[in-house]
Amino acid sequence: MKQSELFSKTNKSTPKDEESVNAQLLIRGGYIDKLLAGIYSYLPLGFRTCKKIEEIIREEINAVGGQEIFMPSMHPKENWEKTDRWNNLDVLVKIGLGEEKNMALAPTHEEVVAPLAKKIIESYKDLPKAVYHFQNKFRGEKRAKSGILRLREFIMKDLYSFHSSQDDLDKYYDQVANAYKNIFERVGIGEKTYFTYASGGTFSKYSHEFQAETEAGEDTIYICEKCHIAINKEIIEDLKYACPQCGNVNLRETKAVEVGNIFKLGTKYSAPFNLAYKDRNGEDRPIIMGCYGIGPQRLMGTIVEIFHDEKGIIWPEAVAPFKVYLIGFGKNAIVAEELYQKLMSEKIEVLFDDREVSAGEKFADADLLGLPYRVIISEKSIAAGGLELKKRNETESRIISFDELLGMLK
RNA sequence: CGGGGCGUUGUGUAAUGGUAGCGCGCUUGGUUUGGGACCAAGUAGUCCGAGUUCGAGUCUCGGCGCCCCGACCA
Repeated sequence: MKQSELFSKTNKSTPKDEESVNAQLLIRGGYIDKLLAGIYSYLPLGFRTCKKIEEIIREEINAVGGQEIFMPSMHPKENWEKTDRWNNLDVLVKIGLGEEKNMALAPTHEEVVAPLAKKIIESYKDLPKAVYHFQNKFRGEKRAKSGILRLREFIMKDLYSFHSSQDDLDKYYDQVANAYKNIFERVGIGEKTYFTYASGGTFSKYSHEFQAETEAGEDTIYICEKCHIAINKEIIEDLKYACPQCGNVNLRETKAVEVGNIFKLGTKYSAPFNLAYKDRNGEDRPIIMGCYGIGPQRLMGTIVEIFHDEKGIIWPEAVAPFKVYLIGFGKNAIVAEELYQKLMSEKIEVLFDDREVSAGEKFADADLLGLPYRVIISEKSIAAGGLELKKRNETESRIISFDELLGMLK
């Protein structure tokens, strides 16, 4: 992609109506654009990063047997009345085709997936099953905040699993927890992300969430460094002040963002929809459910919060919108163009800064956008025998050949 | 939903109640090209609606929107 053709522009000044680092850098870099509080457009750079994150999630969920589907965002009122959430979920956004508000914009999808499963799952032979989708979720948050960390409209990957027994759910739950660990590892925040004990279990005592440590987080957690797990402050009274796994009382308090949650729903949503299966004796038994969510956009914002410096974003390679930021200096416009074409033909994701702007501006934007590899071709680099390479997370540059570069990127 | 701050070209800002100005961006021409370079000429704005006033960006009332703190957060 050529910078001059990108559907976005960088901005030198910080937007006055954003205080959070993720929003400031993502907006300045042209990754996102704010429409309303908590509602953003994703421009090519931001969209590509989201897609990278989604693909990693997709691979890991597929690996634990999740089947991808797609469910609607406009839901009938009746379904939400059945679960008693039409009047009790204050973030529910109600709409209607006419005067009457007889539909909901989905904040989550239990009310659709449960009746859907009822049409498909009839026998113990049909179990277990797990389906997931990526879909826009709408929540009328009273206070959207922290850039893209707390949104009103956002994409969520929601996985729903269906089981014949609590034991089967427990096993699958652990598998998904492991898949989540892989996901956070792969997007680059594994070290900073803690499996966390939290409140809200309807079937079990606790639910679990994955919390990524950053000052920008709105949750307070207590970390056990030995076990690399944490306890959410909200349940510290129940668990006392100790690691539930090793009993360690030497915990570290910190701020964190909830980047994922896994939840044993039990029969909370199968019951209102009479979601049941026939066991071997032909008797009806309730289906046991689990649900598991990750918001790719919140994850993207969290990554920016964790990986940035005063000049801009520092993307982990796996989620960067492009791998290489290519700059040509001096009278090397044609040579740079050739290099760009060569990299493209090698299927390297490269953003070529072909704009007729000063060197300083190109450097500043390279730092702001935060692509992992900055490659410069210039008289200086050619005289030194090749290309100048600087990684975004390093301070020193070095001269390498085209083949060496290719070796690093492939 | 309570409290606080705020709303001026695309963006960042300035303007005792008295001609809305500046930087960046953008357009045109020219000079430049290793850390946001320079010259010249252009471009575009007071959130919406009432009111006070000879006169409102500025004062009053109402609405809408944004940020922050708190409450809330399946």
